[in-house]
Amino acid sequence: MSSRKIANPKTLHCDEESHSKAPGRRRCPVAHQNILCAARTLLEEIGFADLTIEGIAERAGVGKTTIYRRWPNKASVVLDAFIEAATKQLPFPDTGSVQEDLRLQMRRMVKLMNGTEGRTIATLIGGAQADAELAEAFRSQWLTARREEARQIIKRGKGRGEIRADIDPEVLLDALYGPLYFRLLIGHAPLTPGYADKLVRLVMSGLDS
Amino acid sequence: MSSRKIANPKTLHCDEESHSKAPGRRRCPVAHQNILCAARTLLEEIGFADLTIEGIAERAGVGKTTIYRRWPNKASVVLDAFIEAATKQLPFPDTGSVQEDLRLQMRRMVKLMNGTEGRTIATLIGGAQADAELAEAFRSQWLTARREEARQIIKRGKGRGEIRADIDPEVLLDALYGPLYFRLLIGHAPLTPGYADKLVRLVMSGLDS
DNA sequence: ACAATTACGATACGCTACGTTTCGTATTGA
DNA sequence: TCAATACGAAACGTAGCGTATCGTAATTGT
Repeated sequence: MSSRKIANPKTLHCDEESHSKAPGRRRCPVAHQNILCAARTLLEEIGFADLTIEGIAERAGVGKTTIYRRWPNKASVVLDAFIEAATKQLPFPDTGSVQEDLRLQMRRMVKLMNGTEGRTIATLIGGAQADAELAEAFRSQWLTARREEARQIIKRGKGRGEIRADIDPEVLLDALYGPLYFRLLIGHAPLTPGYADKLVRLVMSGLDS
Repeated sequence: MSSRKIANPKTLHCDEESHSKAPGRRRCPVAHQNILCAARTLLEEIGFADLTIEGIAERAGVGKTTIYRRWPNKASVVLDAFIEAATKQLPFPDTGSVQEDLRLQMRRMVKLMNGTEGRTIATLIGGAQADAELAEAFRSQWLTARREEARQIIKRGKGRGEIRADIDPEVLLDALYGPLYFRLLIGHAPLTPGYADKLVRLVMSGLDS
């Protein structure tokens, strides 16, 4: 019975049950990487919708049983592949100005969203609308980490008096990043660096004093 | 050959090819309503993910061929059902204050999003990530109409000097409504009326003078 | 060395829903 | 009356899902 429990903080969705003391053949780490790599490649080539477990297995040169042994479904594989690739691309700056810190970080986010990762983010959020487990995994692995860093920026700004102390950081973060995800998901208008700039200026224009 | 052209402004996705001069049996309008009604009901009961065309057909008491004759896919049926049900629920107020107008309208949107329509909106946007045609239909039928009204509110506010003339209305609308969709789709925090209030206050606190 | 245990790839399986096609029947305009 | 069109019912081929089985390979403990 392969429990689908969410326990391991490293890869929440990948069943990682290799206790080193147990006998028997170990899971092949090369296969692991091949699967994630194949998932990333296929994601760029054909998109999430047309992506199949069987396709990933073929590209990775493994049996699809091997994939099902480790991940419960397609979305979890893709999420693992995405997290591994994208997490490092968003370092948080510390220029001494909240507005500048946020502006720079949002520009990086815009750039990420306009790349291949953008479509992946969008399809993951899309898939999460029909998969509560994926939604939770996306939040805990992608969103909250990012938000925690941004919260620090805001805290620094409050310490410097750049932001009034009574501003709710959660609402502020939503006002800043929500519109980015909004355009990414709806596509009613382009996601440009200038958009990020305007957004920061607009939202933060009345938060001091 | 049943063309999937998007032409009719009333129901973009429903093939409406009954020319009154043509001979032959006409499409049954009762079936049309039954299908949309069944889609709405099932959507509330089991959600978009588990919704099937066959299920809608059974509930509506029609053959599934009848549905395929009129709509190209599941998402289009659901979109039609949703638009018909939700459009009337969002009248725009005119209190004489931009901020108050927007606050009231956003509260209505929050209420809508917290109801069954909220899950429908979310799943439609989710489905749109894998279906460009649905995305375009959602934008043109749902979003742009709503935004056009909101644009009028902002325009009135500018005329009264409540909002600086150089504010980009598109960015402002994104900053206000983007966060609502953000929480709806990600679910990282609750969508409350108070959230709408805070959002309006935060975003609009520096837009006058 | 050897047994027990586990992962591997390959293959076959049952299942579900898709979207299409066919068919006999009902309705409509000319 | 006749041609054209929509109807519900049924059957179809396709695709991918997730599972199970099988013989083989790797690993640990004895």
